[in-house]
Amino acid sequence: MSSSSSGAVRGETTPASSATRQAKRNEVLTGLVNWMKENKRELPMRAEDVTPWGTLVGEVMSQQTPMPRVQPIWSRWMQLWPTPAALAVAPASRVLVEWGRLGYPSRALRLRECAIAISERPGGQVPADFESLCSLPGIGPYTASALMSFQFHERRAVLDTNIRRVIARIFSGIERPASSSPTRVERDLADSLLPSSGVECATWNLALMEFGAIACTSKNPGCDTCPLASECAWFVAGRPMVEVKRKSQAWAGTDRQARGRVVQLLRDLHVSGDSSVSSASSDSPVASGDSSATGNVPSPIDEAAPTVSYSAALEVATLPGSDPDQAPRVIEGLLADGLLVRVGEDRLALPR
DNA sequence: AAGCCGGGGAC
DNA sequence: GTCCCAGGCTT
Repeated sequence: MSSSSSGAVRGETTPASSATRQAKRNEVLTGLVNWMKENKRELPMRAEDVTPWGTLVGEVMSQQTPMPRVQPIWSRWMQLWPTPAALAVAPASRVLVEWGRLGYPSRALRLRECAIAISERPGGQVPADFESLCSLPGIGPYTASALMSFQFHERRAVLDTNIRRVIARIFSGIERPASSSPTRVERDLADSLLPSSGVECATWNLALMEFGAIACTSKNPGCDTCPLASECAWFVAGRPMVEVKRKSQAWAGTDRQARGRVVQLLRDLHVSGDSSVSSASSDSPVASGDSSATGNVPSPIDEAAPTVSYSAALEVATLPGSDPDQAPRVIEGLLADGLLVRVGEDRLALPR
């Protein structure tokens, strides 16, 4: 029943309009594929031989993070932890260090939990069904659908921020979706636009996503040179803009910034104790790494994991002009989230 | 449904 | 300065 037939039952989707929409879809798909030949980015993440695990890691890293920043970190991770089993036995501290400055470090911990969960499955492979994927830590509807389409070639719509915007413009005639998460109406429309085969759907999804990321961008879409302008309902309608009351997402002085500073401090301590640097003594008076002698130890994360005093963490978490409660609140939040652990009486470290 | 969670680059 | 980004989790 999934294949094109019905839909006439529900008033709006008559066979005629459905056929018209499919025809337009075909025009758009042709245009996008043509556009891709010239404009598609060559990303290691998209290579033919990338495993489901590699795609999973890349998609999680890409959540709220531009691809150019993801690529080098992803490549490094694939060298270090090419399988779920490899990541599953890695120390959380090491995972956080290798996450670097990608942002939202909780994603790194969830990815590790995800690797553990996959390793505990029979066979230890990345599950190839949508529901099982959604049950994994850090894997939501978007990431699960991306895996099902790009890796397993299931006939499934992928609704990320780029695809939602491109569909909204071309097929709905609006500048951008109104809601922050996909609505039922959006999913139904996206489903109705899917090509007939799973492989074609993967091409369709990737083309929409890439087009939205490069050409049909949120702020300055290149309508002047857009090969789909004549097909775009939004362009034809004169590009009506929607009023979006954006909640100012301030950065300076926020808990986020304070959290980031604390985690960065711990990351830096791990890195400086990594190999050559030994970090003398002058630059970080708060460190008590106890890196002993062991000059060339290849595994810096042993019993001597770097720690900081609670007061030093408080100091780093104290931002100019912030209220006095912020720093302790931030530290407690990091502990609650598992990004920090208590060590001994009055010291903090990255989780083991 | 709304709030929270990093960080950097484009503008 | 603001806005954006291959979202997900918690309440």
